[in-house]
Amino acid sequence: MHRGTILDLPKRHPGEVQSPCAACTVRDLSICSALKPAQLTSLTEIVTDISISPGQAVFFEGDPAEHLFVLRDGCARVCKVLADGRRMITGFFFPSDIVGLAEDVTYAYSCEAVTRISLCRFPRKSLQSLFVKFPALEQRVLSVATNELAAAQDQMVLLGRKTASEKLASFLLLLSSRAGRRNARRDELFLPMSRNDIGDHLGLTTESVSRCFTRLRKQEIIRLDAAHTITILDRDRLMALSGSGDYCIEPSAAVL
Amino acid sequence: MHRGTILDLPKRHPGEVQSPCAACTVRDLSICSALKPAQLTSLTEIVTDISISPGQAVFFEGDPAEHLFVLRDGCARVCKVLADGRRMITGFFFPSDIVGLAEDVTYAYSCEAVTRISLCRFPRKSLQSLFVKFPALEQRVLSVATNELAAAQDQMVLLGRKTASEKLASFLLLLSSRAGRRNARRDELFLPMSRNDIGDHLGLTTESVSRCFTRLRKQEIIRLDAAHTITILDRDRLMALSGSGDYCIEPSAAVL
DNA sequence: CGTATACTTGAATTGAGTCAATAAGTGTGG
DNA sequence: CCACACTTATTGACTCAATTCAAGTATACG
Repeated sequence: MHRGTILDLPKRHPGEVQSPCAACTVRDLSICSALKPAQLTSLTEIVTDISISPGQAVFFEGDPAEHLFVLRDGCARVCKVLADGRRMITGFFFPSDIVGLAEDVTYAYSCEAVTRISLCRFPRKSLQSLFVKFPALEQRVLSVATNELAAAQDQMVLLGRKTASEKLASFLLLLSSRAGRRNARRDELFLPMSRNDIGDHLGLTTESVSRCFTRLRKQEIIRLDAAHTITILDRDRLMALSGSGDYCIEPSAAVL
Repeated sequence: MHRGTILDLPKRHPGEVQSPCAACTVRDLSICSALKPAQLTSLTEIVTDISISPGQAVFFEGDPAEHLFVLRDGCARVCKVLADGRRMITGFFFPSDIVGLAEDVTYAYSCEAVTRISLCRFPRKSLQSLFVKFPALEQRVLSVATNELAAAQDQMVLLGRKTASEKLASFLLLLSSRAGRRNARRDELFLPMSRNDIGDHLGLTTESVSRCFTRLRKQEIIRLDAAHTITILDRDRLMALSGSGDYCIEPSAAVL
């Protein structure tokens, strides 16, 4: 696996008044939304455009954690690997997601492109300076971190307490909801990652993932249009299968 | 399970110049460390002392998320429960740890006392105001959130890719390191939580946890002094068993 | 000091993993 | 455009680690 190359893709025009961020497709969804249009130039000054092809790494576990990234296009995976090669994908990232949050001096995980991706790269030090100028920006980052934490806890429930079928059902529903939040098509899902990736994310083997897909297909809950495109035919039954109602009203809570 | 009662334990002396926080045992470890001694009164003004007895809840999943807590003494667990009762403990908390980070209007998990605990309760809104006055405080909270995120990712690796024995070994080592960071005794560990709690944290059953303890004991890697007190006899072998070296240097990374 | 709870241990079961073979894509170059 | 090689996905047969079920034992507590 090779490190991705840096391309200064959309050339900036020095005299330009409007920041290119103003036209960004994820402008309203990511941390950038914390800044007013007039303030965006502060971001433009410290950003570098990056483009990385499928399979290549944005950074490796152990690399100095010097940057924060905003994914603009494509899909990325974040992985941790044990000494003997067992791999865990702690999350998939889609446009507007932030990658690289770390308190340590090094990244505790690697980040790799699933599809071709383009990202905005911000030096952490420069961002830190902007936090002083624009407290709203830091608040936004804190909010993102907190949301990630909540998602991580859901994933722990999934990994520790759900069956293989429930895991896959939950995963599909999560992707569907995330797709809906971005743009469209909650029911026709594009799954850019391999079965192996899905397995490494759900704590399963490739074979188990495949078998669960087949089971869902035979139950006519989903349709496999292609290996990487599925249609959710019966969302209600998929939700019932997901073991969720993740948060449930505890009976004892109602008594009080 | 009942909600804990609020006790105004260590009575404040109104005329007192020094904040009681100055004498706090976790003063240097928690978010409070972001403030200078002279600034501590700002915290004192918004804090409430809480004490909760074993088994009682600090708050429930679904409760309005109005407070942030700093655990001063004892041990607490954070749980999520599925509709059919399956439970996952996403984390155990010890003195100086922060509980209640949430972006949502409600808590996404409940928090319960394992032992008798005492905590500082801060209204989130009031804290938010302090963030404006003391940016270092917000930075500290962001730093805590980021650390929690890293810990959550480690836990995902554990849940998704480690065997029962590796899970228990990792858990014991983590507790040991956390105990060391606080005060003392890295090798004589006090485990306040039940085997069932440990199981619900590691994605195992009570029986499996018990069997793994027995196995470690028979291998003379640990000694079971009492059900809740163990001694680590051979840290090296415990580490080898933990499957860790959690981050490993990827061979491919070295090539570059 | 007795009773409820928590912990340990053993035997039987099973859900997911492993191993192995086939099928379906994907891409490359002739 | 097709043939070949290669990767990825599916399916089946078998295995095994962890669960479930079932005692039994220790521990804590009123």
